[in-house]
Amino acid sequence: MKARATETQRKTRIQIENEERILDAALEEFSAHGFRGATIDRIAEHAGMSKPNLLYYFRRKQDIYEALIARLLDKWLEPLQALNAVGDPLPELQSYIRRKLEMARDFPRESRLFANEILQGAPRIKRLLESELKPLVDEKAEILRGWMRSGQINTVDPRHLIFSIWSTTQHYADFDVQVQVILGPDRGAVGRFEDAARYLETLFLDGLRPKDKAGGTPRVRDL
Amino acid sequence: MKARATETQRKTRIQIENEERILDAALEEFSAHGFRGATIDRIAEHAGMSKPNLLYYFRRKQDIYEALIARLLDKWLEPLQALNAVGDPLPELQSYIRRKLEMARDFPRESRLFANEILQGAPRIKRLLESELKPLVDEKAEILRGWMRSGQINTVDPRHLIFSIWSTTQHYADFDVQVQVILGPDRGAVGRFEDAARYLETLFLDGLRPKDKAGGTPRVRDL
DNA sequence: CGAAATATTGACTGTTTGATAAAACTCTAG
DNA sequence: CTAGAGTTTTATCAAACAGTCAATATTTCG
Repeated sequence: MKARATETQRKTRIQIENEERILDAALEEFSAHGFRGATIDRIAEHAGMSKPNLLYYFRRKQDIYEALIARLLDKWLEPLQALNAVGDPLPELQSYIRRKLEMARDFPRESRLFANEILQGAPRIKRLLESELKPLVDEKAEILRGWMRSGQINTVDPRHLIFSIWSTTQHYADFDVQVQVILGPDRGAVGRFEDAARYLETLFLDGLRPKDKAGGTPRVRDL
Repeated sequence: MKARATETQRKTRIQIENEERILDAALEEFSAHGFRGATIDRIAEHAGMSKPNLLYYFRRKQDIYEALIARLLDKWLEPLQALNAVGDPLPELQSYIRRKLEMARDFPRESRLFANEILQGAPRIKRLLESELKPLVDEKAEILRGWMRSGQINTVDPRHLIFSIWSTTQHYADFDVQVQVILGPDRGAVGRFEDAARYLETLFLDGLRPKDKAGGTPRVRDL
């Protein structure tokens, strides 16, 4: 019988192995070229099998893509899921930023996969964004609002706050080439991420305006 | 005689018009699908001319792409170019952020074009990044360092500071679909950008940690 | 006007791409 | 060890694709 993902049937050893290899190869290709730019041939080659063989496991290109997205979305939203109303706000936020940055460091392909998709208008996952992402963000935004009401963090639009955490952290995965060009080869990936973490901590906690230390530094004249 | 971009020859009226239409159509396609995902057929259709006719003006797909990049890069770097050592640091930075945000609002296709290219490893413009972007960033980072030394802004890695301005502002162009899903249709594009501007001002100036106002709000217990 | 320069088109080429069919091969459970 | 399920390959297809060419149409300008 044919291998069909829709029917709930236990999978063969070979099936499990091959789907794994295909999805990994697909991640490589889709994250590097986007849906339309990636080709089945290349994915098959990368997975070390013939194209018809690959299509035996996933009947259409889009099926591979969707399987990949489904498999990665939860993992991708995990850090936000973990944002906890119980903890102290600032450490909790710091922790969220650090996790997101670690994700960008450890799973750049996943980051680029989503970036490509959203960038190109999310035609294939828009519904998923509405049904999964939106409610999650709404829920966590409410937590942030609570912290703001009690004065534990500054009052801002919590959704824009979330956007800024996403964008600043994912930037290091999505625009890695550019980051490398500008920072140069010094230090290497690990050092770069330490620097980024240190910077983002300062930015999100204190911003750029110096706290009024008594004297010493020239002041901008007021009014 | 054939129309050749390499020879310095004055262009015909028709030539100017058509190249214009082609580049605009190309921006639409390349920004939405990336280099590999875009097709000449579609660009031609969008430009309202036949494919051979389009190829009469640009011999290869890559030529269109390169012409587009060349034409847009300066405009794209303009806000950073304008960052001035003479002005007061905080207003100067605020102004830079505002300009970048306006670019994201007014030229989202341009933003996505670059985002797509960088995201996919910048194979076609890496040299340009090294020769144009890198020196500019180095120069402006030096200005920022000066402001830090004199205590006018907090001391952070200036290059990461620039990254965070790029990422937070361009996010509104590059990930617009996602932003819309989360913010909902309320307010509309204009309102969203006002909200974003207000939020980013707070973030970059003051961060999230509340200034110690005397009393009133519950304090996180120290140590 | 009329000839040269410029612009446009339809028909075409070779290649890549997503996808299918059927035959051949391999594994595994009884 | 063998029958049938599961896997892989060879061969193939039609559509999409980048790019060419020669013929035709249009514009420009003396």
